[in-house]
Amino acid sequence: MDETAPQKGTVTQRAIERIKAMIAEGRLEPGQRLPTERDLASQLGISRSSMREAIRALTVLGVLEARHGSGIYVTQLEAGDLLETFGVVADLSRGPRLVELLEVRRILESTATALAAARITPDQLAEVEKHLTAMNATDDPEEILAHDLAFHREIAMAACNDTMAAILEGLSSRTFRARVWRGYQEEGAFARTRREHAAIHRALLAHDPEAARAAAAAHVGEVEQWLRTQLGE
Amino acid sequence: MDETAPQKGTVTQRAIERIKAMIAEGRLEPGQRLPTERDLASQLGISRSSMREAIRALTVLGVLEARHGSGIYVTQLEAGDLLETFGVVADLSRGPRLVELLEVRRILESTATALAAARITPDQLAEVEKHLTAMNATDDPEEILAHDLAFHREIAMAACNDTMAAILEGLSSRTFRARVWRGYQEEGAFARTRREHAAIHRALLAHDPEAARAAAAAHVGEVEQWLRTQLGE
DNA sequence: ACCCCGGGGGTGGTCCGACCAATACCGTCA
DNA sequence: TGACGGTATTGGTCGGACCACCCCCGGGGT
Repeated sequence: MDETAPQKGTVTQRAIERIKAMIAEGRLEPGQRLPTERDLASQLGISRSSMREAIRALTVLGVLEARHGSGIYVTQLEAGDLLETFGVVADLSRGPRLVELLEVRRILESTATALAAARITPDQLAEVEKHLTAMNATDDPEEILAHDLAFHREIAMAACNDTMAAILEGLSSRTFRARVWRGYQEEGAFARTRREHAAIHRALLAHDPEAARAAAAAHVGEVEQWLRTQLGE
Repeated sequence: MDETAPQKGTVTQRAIERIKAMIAEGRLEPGQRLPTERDLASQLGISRSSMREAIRALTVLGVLEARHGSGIYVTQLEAGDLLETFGVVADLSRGPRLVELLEVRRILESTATALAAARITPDQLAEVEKHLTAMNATDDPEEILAHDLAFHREIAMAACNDTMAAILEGLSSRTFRARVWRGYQEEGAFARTRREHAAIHRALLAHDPEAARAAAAAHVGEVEQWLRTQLGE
């Protein structure tokens, strides 16, 4: 018979691959609107239900975006869109994997901070300082955490590598930090954290990449070591 | 009325969050079987169609695994499962983002190779050598690529950080390497690649982390620089 | 007593058709 | 000309039906 249907895996899986291929080949550009669910389904010869599952899958991956009443669009395919799912890893990891994640973060964060020291602009530096002072001016753990996240986010952005910044964002996802930070800060690590943040800021101000790298690595490494001992018990 | 339904976003999105939360809270363990689609749907008060979309989404994220005729199971939630989607980023990226990805890979790969130099066992070293010699013994680009991937994969595994290895795996996804490598190797870079691989191997053999770091960074950096100039034109 | 195998119930995979809700478009009217 | 409103379009949800596949259990043979 005709061999038009390779029949590998589920029809939904095939639809996902087809759409992904269309984007990879450039037949679908970022921001472009796709045909309607009904049209897409008939084009690929599958039911609307299966097509919807494929679209939903690509939506959670940050590849597509569905607007109710309007249509389905390809996202801008920027690092932030595609790496949003990275946070899921951090949220669902526990035990030894948390240490591994912190190890990855230490490696990337230290390099990003070093790059930032060389590249950061006065405006960006001012933004970093804003969060630094705000972080030291309050006792509310929630607020401290928020400014802590923003502090590192600004630095990552100053490194001029959106992909790295997006990965670091995922590695610092709110639930992840909240889970690890809670225990860490309960042991009176506030003072140490402030000192480490000050060291990072000093290195940025001096545009000293090596000092920045060391300060950032030590900062993340402290948490990493604390977590290691926690898991050892 | 009763406020049991926050009504934020689509019902499918809510179902995804519910299941994710169940896993994060430990109410669902890795490997455990979930209720049937029909039961889950009725438990959350939604239709089976919507529940299926939620399950499909979590399946592509590597969180759940559906076995036809058997049931739905939580994966082992290992780094490899959850970071499989990382390959999508590499597959759909182009232009400047490819350089960013290579930059991230250079940072992680150099550190992983350094760690491997300190930790690699004789057995693992033998495996690395196997792919090194196989890579130099053939002229088939496909085979070279396969052994090249395996060469770096073995090294990443020797670094004893599954998370880092999984990320590097995604950054070296077959389609990504095929796209970049093709042009790179067409310019007669085989000899240079062989020399660089030999340098990495020497450093591993000598258990010299700093030499390994430098060799790996240079290896990836070469491709990175080549790609930079390509994009500059 | 043990093994093989065949059938039936349960489960995911696919499809269909209907209706709801948000949006976009366009013609009408002031 | 511009604001308004209605209508067609489109994604979101639902319910049911049927198929394909897997697992388990029980019967029959050795």
